[in-house]
Amino acid sequence: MTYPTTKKVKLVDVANLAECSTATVSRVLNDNPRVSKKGRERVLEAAASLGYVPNGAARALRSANTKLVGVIIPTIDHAIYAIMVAGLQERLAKSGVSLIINTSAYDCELEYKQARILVEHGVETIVLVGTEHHSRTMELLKAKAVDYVLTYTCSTIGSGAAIGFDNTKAGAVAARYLHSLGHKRFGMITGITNGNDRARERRDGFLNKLEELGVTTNSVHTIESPYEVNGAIQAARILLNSDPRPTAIFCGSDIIAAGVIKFCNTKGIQVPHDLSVVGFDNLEIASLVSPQLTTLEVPARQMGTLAAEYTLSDDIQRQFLREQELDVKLVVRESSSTPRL
Amino acid sequence: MTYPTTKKVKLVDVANLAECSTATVSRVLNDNPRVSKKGRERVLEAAASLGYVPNGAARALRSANTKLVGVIIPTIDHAIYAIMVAGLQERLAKSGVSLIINTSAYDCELEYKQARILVEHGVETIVLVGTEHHSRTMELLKAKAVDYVLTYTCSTIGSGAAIGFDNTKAGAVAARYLHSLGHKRFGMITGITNGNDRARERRDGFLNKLEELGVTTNSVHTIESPYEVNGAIQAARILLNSDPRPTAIFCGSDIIAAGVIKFCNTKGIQVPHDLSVVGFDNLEIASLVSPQLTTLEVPARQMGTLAAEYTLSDDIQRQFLREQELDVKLVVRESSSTPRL
DNA sequence: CTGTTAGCGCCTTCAT
DNA sequence: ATGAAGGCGCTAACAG
Repeated sequence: MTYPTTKKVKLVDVANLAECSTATVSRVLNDNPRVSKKGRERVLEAAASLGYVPNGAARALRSANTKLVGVIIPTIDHAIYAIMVAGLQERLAKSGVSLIINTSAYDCELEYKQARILVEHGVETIVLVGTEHHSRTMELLKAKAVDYVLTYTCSTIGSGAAIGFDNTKAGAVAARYLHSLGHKRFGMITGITNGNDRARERRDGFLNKLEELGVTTNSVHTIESPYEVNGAIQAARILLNSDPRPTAIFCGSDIIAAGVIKFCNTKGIQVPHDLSVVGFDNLEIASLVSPQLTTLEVPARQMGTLAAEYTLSDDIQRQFLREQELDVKLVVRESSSTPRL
Repeated sequence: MTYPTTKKVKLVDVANLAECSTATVSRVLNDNPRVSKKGRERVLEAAASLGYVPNGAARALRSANTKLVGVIIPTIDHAIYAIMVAGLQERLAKSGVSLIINTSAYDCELEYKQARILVEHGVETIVLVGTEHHSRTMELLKAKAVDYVLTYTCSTIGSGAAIGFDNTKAGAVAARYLHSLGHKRFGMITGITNGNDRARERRDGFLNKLEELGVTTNSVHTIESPYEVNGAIQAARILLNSDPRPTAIFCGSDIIAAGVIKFCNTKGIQVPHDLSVVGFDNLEIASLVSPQLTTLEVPARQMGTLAAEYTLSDDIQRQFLREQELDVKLVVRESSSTPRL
């Protein structure tokens, strides 16, 4: 196969070379079975010899089959989202569907703009993170009849799909675990909860479960920090200088937990002897820091894969894939233990 | 602004409501200045009240202005690529351009297929990683007149742009540094070099510089490992069981270096006292592991941003942006020192 | 400054 | 199993 220097090769050129109509070429290229074997071969050969590449815009304009899916995540920089996108992209690519990726920086307003752009490009489905979105975003998707999938959450909002896990339950798991270890004084460093339903739910799940277990939660020092190490270190400093000092800290992300560990290491605070630390996500760093992090494993890649499968399926199948609650597993490593007496 | 339940709003609907022609609407929406202020306002108002969203496919078909850029990276899972993509995407989004992301899994054949798909979607430019690509990929881009940018490298191949750094030089920097510390016995764990020119150049730059400094490089034990912790741990085991054992190891990535550190920590090998370790990339983990990693900082985000600016610029500007060699900086932390006597 | 009009390349009925 | 032909929604000449 060689590419001719002639500027543009189009369907009709292939048809001419294969001595058939454009309709036949189109059928062959779209795997329509109503074409004779010989015709099919001639078309394929002609297309290859001309180096024909279909024009996606023309197809999209004509048939609403854009082979395009969109995703909007808060940021690509955070591995937890990158991994989901990786799962999504890989599964989609296997079926010849491409992924347009946009970021919202945790800003609902910006998310709306990105959603609009995705709609402009004619994406067939949009993958979103979390349950909370601008009402305009939802109205837009409804008006333009673009289906969507919510990830990292399992609560749907009427239409659309939700493929993820229960953040509230996950927070409760952390609470139950640390309480069962015998801790009495707890602290928590959440992500920024403004506009982030997942962070809020993790916190509330943690606090409510503690309450249920008999802990007075207004004594539980809770601090917000962006998902980055330096912020976490500052939060750790505040938390560990408070009196009485907590013996266990639950972090809304492994990044934050890694920051806490780093702070403790520099200050000579022994983890887990002096302080138990539980993270969230089970990122690669969880087993790279010392001591290794006890954390809650989020099925990030799986959410991406399943979201892809949802977008790939037809309307009937979608009914059965609309709500999928995945497990969040507690992974116990070295950063947690019974409290020092 | 409310979205009507009527199925599809198009340009002509906006024109009707604004009582003008479709041409005027098109001009307003494309910021063509040859429209009266009053007309512009009426159009904008009409568009908003109808909840009009342009059809990208139609525009693309008609004008070759697709507002789409494509990127093909080996994998999204590796932070070094995720960060570049983040820089690329963020800069592009500011100019209303969307990004289609595809992965090649370090496979040139797959990369070609992904490139074809990007061309189908009508991307204006393609961002690639490294210098080495399948000849078919390059022919395709040439035949379809799609410009491209090579990243993580600064050697162009005739046409296209190259925005990155010199991997050979970077390898040499590591060699010079470790040699200057007084090390005599070196080891290296590279990434998989097959189909990865960057990994190869780093290795060759390291070895050649050592040779230049008087080290017999066939005594330098070199092992390949995928960019993941477990592979690195195995490689570390082999390297550190060899006799004579190296006193310094240069790793092709921080992920690998982190694996080496982890192995040493479990085996009681003191870093840097017993072994100096130098990484590559300066990822977040570099300062999270203990001891913190000495490493070479790769300008990943900057490459993304600059690649975006290249794709955003016109043909004339592009001439000046075609070749940009960025600096790779040695970041000395705790994992390297003079060898034990 | 504004309107009219001719396609962009393809898919998809509708015939045959 | 195949062909003919209309038109998807928009933009860029061109004309006024």
